[in-house]
Amino acid sequence: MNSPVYIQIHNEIKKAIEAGKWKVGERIPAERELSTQFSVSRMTLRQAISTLVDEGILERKVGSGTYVASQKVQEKVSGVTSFTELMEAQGKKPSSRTISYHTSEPSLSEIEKLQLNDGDLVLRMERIRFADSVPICYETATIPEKLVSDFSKSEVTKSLYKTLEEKAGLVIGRADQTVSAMLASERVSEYLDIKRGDAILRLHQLSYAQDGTPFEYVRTQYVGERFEFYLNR
Amino acid sequence: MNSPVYIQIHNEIKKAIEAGKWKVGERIPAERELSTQFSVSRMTLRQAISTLVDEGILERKVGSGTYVASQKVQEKVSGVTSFTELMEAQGKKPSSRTISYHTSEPSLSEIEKLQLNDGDLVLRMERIRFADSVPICYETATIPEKLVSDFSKSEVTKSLYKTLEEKAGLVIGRADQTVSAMLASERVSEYLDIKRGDAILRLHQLSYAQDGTPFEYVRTQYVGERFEFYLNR
DNA sequence: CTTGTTTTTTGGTCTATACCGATATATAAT
DNA sequence: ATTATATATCGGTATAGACCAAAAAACAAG
Repeated sequence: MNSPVYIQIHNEIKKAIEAGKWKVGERIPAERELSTQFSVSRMTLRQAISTLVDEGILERKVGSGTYVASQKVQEKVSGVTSFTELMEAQGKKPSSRTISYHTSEPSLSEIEKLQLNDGDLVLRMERIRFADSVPICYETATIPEKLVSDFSKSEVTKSLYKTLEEKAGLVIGRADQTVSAMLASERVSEYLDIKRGDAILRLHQLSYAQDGTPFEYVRTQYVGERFEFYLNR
Repeated sequence: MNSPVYIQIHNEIKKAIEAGKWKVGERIPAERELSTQFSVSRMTLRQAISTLVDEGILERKVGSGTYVASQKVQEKVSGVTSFTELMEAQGKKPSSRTISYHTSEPSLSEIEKLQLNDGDLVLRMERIRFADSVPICYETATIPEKLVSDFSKSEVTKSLYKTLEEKAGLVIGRADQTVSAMLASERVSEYLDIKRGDAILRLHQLSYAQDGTPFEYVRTQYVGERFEFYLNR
């Protein structure tokens, strides 16, 4: 039960937000102020904030402050591996919670996979998908920013594929997928309500447009106990 | 080039790995050592390592060190490929060790999957498959006994598909596959030279003949660290 | 009031140090 | 030789300070 301090602070701040201490879009106290309130160093406080930012509960703005992120609910229908279809086939109600949604610089692997040029930015989204309110997977999706710069957030989170097709004329082609097994990390295990070291089924998916341009890179971690892939060939 | 230092170090380490400075599975120098080599604090060095871990290029093990993540053997599921062909395509030497091979009464799930009649017997085989002498998976295959009663043991174990096609005129049709993640049991972990509780990628495959008759039920447990599926859609 | 400049606040990065628990290795005991 | 124990190594967490650049706020000039 001896969670690290930054996890404890993470939980306290999260509860405070859920209790309405700060409303959506509102600024929370500065890191230096919170660190004295919680009697920890700023770096430790930052670690707590970072996890909340990763979860999409908070958003940072340099020089301005840290804000309570706007809430979101969406369902993505991926024509390639449709979580929704899989869940409905089993009589489950699919839902999801977006944890983070922000533009940032791509990592090297993202540059490589998405064939980005120097200076290109990406939109990175993290979310948790549920079946009947039970967490099934933790998913990180990366899209080149230039592709979605004209779209609203809900257009991206709720039906990216439809939006891309209708507004950008992008026709979805093939997808490369790799499936592997791993053990749950501390962070992901808390998202998915499992134990650290539990079995995780990992899916990496790189989707291409019909012209061969990669446009979406998704990394998903499924709870081994709660999910299986069904493949036909 | 005004990138933060930890990004620069990230790039240097990544290039060094790609250049072969450390091989796959090898331990890279400790954080404290690298931090002095790069003349930065350990925290900064940790930030660089963290990004590489996030990208799946490195793996951390507390008390042990940081390792170059193993590049995994990939299976292409786009066609019905045998393990042998698969390994050869990747320049690995495939081999296998049969653990058991005998006829017996089917289990309930085997009766169901293979649509067996009362009194039907099955041939059950257990084996370990290797790539370059490294154990990759533990596999249990079940085949209706009547299908293979005319074949020799080597005909079944070495190239079942080929034998079935040539000698029984059975044309292979589709296959249903279920992929999931689990943890290694004590018994399987010894076969595969891993630890109990390590990640296992489990594949259940039910193969059908072109006329729709199921003829093979295979349950495979792949070592998560050494194997991944590659799906092309 | 509007516009341009300076100051302050804020998150982002970085240092140097410290202690903990998990792991590996060397050592001692049997 | 085998087994138990101590020691060293390693990543994980935490502290207290520091400087930077972006943004906001305060201020000055028109």
